[in-house]
Amino acid sequence: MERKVPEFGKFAEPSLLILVSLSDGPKHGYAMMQDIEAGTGRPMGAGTLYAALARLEERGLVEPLTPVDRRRPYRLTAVGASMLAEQLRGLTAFAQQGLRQLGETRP
Amino acid sequence: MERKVPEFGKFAEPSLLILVSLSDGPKHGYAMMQDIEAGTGRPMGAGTLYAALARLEERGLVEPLTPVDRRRPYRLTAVGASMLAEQLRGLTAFAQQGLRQLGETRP
DNA sequence: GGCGTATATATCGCCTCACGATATATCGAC
DNA sequence: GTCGATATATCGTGAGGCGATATATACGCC
Repeated sequence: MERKVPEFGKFAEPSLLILVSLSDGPKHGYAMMQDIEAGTGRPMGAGTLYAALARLEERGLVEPLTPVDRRRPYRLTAVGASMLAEQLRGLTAFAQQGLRQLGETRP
Repeated sequence: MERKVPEFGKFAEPSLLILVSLSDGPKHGYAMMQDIEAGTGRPMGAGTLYAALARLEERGLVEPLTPVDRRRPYRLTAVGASMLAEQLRGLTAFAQQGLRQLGETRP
């Protein structure tokens, strides 16, 4: 049995995972799930994904393309892409600062 | 009144911000608040901080030191430090991947 | 001496959102 | 025909983010 304790084991929020998955090119929901699970080792539940996707669309960071068969693909908007880039740059700087500080206090 | 849309404008969760703040050396709550606000430009409310701090202590990632005056300082545990390092490495790789993919699709 | 501000911790309540579970439908393979 | 993979949608529970508020002390500074 897996632990039910909300573990401190995820480095990013669902929305960010989705946006990065889409930075690869347009994808539909199921493909994002596979992509994210492959990238992080942790599966993202359908509920989490579609809810987050709806919020991102509502906020204008992603937009739907015309459905093909049952697939409903999404892509980043220009706003979403620049927002994402900004976040990722901030995130990188933040992580580097943390690693540097850890290294200094634990040589 | 501003519409209070929970904006997509934070790159990291409170727990991670706290741990990175502590990677600098031991601090008490109020100092972390200042540190985090200085580092991210966004203030972290007292409620957010002390609740997250309690959770981190409960999970053995931080531990309290002996209080001086009214100050209740905390420091990273060994577990917390290695956990943090791992998270930050994953985070960096993740962010780099995102930025690379963004660059490829938008040359 | 009194007043305002900074320091410092604690707690409450609302509401967003993470997440597993569940439902439904289609398609290909066997 | 049925089994597993594909694909989307929704619900319920509960964690936790966050602002607001309370309390207390210390420090200017007029």
